[in-house]
Amino acid sequence: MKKRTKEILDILDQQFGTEYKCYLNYETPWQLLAATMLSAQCTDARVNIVTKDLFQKYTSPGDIAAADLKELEEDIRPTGFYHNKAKNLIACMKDIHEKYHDEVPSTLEELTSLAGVGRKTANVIRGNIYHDPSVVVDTHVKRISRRLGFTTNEDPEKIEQDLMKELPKDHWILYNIQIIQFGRTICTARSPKCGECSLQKYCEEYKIKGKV
DNA sequence: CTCCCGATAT
DNA sequence: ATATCAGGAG
Repeated sequence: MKKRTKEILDILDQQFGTEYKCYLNYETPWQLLAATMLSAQCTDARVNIVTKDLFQKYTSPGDIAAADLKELEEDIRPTGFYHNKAKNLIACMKDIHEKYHDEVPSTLEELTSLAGVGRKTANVIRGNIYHDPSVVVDTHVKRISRRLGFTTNEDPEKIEQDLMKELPKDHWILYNIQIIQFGRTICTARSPKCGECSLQKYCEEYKIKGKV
């Protein structure tokens, strides 16, 4: 690992801690899967509001699989993209229930074969549930990894590979968790708080623009 | 590349 | 008014 990279990771560890704390609320693996599916282009805070009621109403994958489409759409409407998300949730949970007997699969291939589950969601499950080292590239990781100069790519899969080369395996999951927190509070997309940023000297965008 | 889409911050 | 939010599929 480069010295510069270690310095950045040390600062992240110190500022955001080293606890594997997921910011989507869930009790069981299938609930994390559902919550992550709902989190596309939506704040995790809003997902948590929706899932609080959702997981009381539907208490198993089979419950979601058997749900009425229109009713489920209304249940998840505030998260946006609700037609697609409801349809995918039903199809996905039907597979979890019937094909996998209520167990969430653990391989990238099995996970991404589920409706509405792409690479990002699959890696969240692998990392948080099965503790398999995996790099999750979401909107925060993409933006901040580019600002930190860990990648110059736009494509999430290429960014994933760049990060796997850049970061030690035991920090892959932690990096994602820390960057989300960092991205929500300081290194935001629109008007980042560069004045309070502990990583300012490492920021490629700050170097160019003086302020992002 | 385009579409899906409500809620909030700027 | 518009950009953005733990993306994925056709």
